[in-house]
Amino acid sequence: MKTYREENYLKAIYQLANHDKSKVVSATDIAHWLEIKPPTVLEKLAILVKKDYVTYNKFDGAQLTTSGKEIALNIVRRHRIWETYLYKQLKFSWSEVHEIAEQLEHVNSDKLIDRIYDVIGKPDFDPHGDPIPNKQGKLPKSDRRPLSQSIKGCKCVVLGVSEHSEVFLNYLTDLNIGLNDKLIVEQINAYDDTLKLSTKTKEPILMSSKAAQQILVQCLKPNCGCR
Amino acid sequence: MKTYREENYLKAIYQLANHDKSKVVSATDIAHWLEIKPPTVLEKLAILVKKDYVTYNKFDGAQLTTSGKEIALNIVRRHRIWETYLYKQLKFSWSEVHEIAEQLEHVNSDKLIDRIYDVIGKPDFDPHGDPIPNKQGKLPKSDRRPLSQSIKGCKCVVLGVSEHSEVFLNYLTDLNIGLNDKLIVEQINAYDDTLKLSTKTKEPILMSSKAAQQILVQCLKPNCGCR
DNA sequence: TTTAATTATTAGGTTAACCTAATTTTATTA
DNA sequence: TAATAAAATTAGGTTAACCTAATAATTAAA
Repeated sequence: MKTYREENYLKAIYQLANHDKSKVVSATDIAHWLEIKPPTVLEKLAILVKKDYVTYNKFDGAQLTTSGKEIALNIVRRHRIWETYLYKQLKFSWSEVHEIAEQLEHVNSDKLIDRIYDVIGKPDFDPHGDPIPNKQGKLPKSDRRPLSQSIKGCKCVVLGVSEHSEVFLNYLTDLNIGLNDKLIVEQINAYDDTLKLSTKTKEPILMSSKAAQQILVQCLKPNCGCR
Repeated sequence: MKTYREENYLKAIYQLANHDKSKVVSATDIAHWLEIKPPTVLEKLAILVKKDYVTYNKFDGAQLTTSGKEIALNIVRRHRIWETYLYKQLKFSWSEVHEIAEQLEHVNSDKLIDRIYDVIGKPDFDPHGDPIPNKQGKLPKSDRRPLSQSIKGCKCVVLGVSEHSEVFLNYLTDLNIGLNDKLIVEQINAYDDTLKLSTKTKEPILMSSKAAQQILVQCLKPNCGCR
């Protein structure tokens, strides 16, 4: 029996672990993420450990087991399918879809998800470039990496973003950078890694390293030398 | 704050009250309906009374207040819109639709319901002939009434059913009676009210009064004399 | 390396939603 | 109408999910 609460814990652990792979996922991190207090999380973690969905100790933090990861990826799958559906079929704006998908992802009907997935054309990625896990929980392969890893001269295409905040997305809109746009890295400032990019706009644009870390791109030439 | 549990209580009271208008809705009736025990219902009714969604006493049972009815009708609206959507757009069979709609009806987004309602073409009735309340909770007008109220010679059209059980729907399928079919009441047995009906099939068919009570029809001639 | 600050954990409490068993009230029937 | 059956209610208990406050453990700083 997996309740929507358990689904949310497993999803949170998955997301936190993927957000920063070097950092352990502490009970406190989960508590912040879910906007509840650490003791509540500890209590629930004990249950999830007993159910063999996670392992936990204070040094390695919470880690998903195989079956825990399976559930988490299934929720991520549902979430991204619903987001895509809301955006593409029902014409919701990208900023509206997340909150509704948070609810829809817990509707328990595999057949419903299958039908919705059919309707949107069985894509491998959602409209923001995030991969949609398949039914077995496998993520589609892609060579997406942060724009910040580019070397000078790199030609690449924007496949997604790893930050979804309103302010960041508006910033990209202002710069006139969108999904599938091509970028050329003209220069990299040696002091602070600011990038000078040529894009479809006339003028080259300057972008901070901080922003470039959140933009996911793929090189247009194989073995182009980027990290 | 209305949780899905409160929504389900209010919907249950609405449905029980409408199922048999002469009968009061007792706490025990609600308990049966929701598959929980009477003391649990009593406890929750006290809360719903305090919130002014219901009135309750053992003689009149539970009755929805104006604001309680508003919530209940909104859930009924969502439920019927989702059922129609699943059936018409996503090609689910009628027997599959109910269970999924029970979950979807609690997704809290008016905009989502609006969009879905647009997609199905803003109908007044769902595919089984049940009326879809509007946003203000008003039910579309119709002259639907049980077939059992027909007088001899009545010509009418099938608009829906008030029982949705598998066995009853299969029975209708066997008789070859479907939505929008025309019926003529040829004879009414004076002893047990069995109906002899002519339909699109060659042979006239016999139908028990019990079954006729569950079929909703509308007379094809105004003031035809039926009750 | 001791102290101070931070972080993790335990202890103990609350509320909502459920339950069973006991009691009271109402309805039925002999 | 008194006895019995049925239904409604109350009493009291459990579990899950939350909390705050206290304590223990770890990390950082003096």
